[in-house]
Amino acid sequence: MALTEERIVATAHALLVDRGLPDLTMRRIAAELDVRPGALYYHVDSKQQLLARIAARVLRPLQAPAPDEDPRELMERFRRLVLPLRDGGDLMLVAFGLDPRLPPVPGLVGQLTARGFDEDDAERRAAAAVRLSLGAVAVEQNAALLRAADPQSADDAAREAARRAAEDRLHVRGIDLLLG
Amino acid sequence: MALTEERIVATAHALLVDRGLPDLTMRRIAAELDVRPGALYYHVDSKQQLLARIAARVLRPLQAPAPDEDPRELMERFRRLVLPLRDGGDLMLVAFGLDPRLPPVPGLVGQLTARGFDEDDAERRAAAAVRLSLGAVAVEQNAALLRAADPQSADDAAREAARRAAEDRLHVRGIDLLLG
DNA sequence: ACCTGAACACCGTTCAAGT
DNA sequence: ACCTGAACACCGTTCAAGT
Repeated sequence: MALTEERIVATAHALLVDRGLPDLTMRRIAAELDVRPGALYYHVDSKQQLLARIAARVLRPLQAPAPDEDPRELMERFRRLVLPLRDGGDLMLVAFGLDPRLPPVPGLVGQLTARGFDEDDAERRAAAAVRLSLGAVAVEQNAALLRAADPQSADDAAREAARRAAEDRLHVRGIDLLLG
Repeated sequence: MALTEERIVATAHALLVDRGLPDLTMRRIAAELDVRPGALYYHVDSKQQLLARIAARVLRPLQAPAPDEDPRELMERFRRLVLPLRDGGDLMLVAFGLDPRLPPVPGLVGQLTARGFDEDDAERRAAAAVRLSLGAVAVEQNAALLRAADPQSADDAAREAARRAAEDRLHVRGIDLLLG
């Protein structure tokens, strides 16, 4: 099968989902596609650009939000989309650095102005909400990765569940204050 | 001079300040200290651990906040401490993953309970505020790095200043909603 | 105790040469 | 036009051997 940018992005996305960002190397992606590493550079400019493409792919489900969806639920969906990607937070930080108006930002601003916030404040609140979610996800994922690397953290399921629940409440509360 | 952990951390910190995180390699740190790379591992366990030590060092000025300082000003100081370190946001995300009660969190919770928030809410607001600042700084820094790498971004100082000002307002507004 | 020398198992990226 | 082969200039980490 011919190599295309679409195939490269799809393969990289799959690799991210089940191996994580540290294992997402150009060489590994090439191996998965049965080509030599150099071949990738005929279709993508750089690894950075490839990461941005993957991020956009991850956020595709948020591109057309239900027009009457509560903004707070939209942010929760955003968080739940990124959280399972072991290092999705870091990936999204790169992506939002490249393009600050990725989903769910435009939809969010629309919802907030519809709810009576003036344009400037709606944009600031939306941007702050996305940054809170990104920060929260990145902290949570980094903590999880470090615990996974550390042997003495016995897989204490109860402690783990409590931590996750605390992180949930913190996010809900923060989003509530920003968008409520 | 004998190699010590303190000397390694100080040298790495200086290197971070004027070369940035991508250039902060164990080999470069070793070269700066005139030793072979392997020597570092006699004093530090891993690069991860070294990064955490540097983060703690960066946040030292926030360890004992003025007891009557406005929490919003404390967060602004936090942001201004991390922002000039080209990739300080990424570094802090790692550090807070390791230890969620790094400064300014404990001071912040104290200020908020003193202002009448109940303990649980104060903790959630403080954690959310730190995550917002971390997310905001990381997005801003990633954007700056990508513009620096990209040639066609002429050094348009006016545009740059406007972006920075917008990022400032967004942060102030978000922190105000979370801690106000 | 502290460090060197040297290796192991990797990276992203480039580019002449092949088809 | 598209890909290979091979290199360039790097990484973090380990560990026997030296002092």
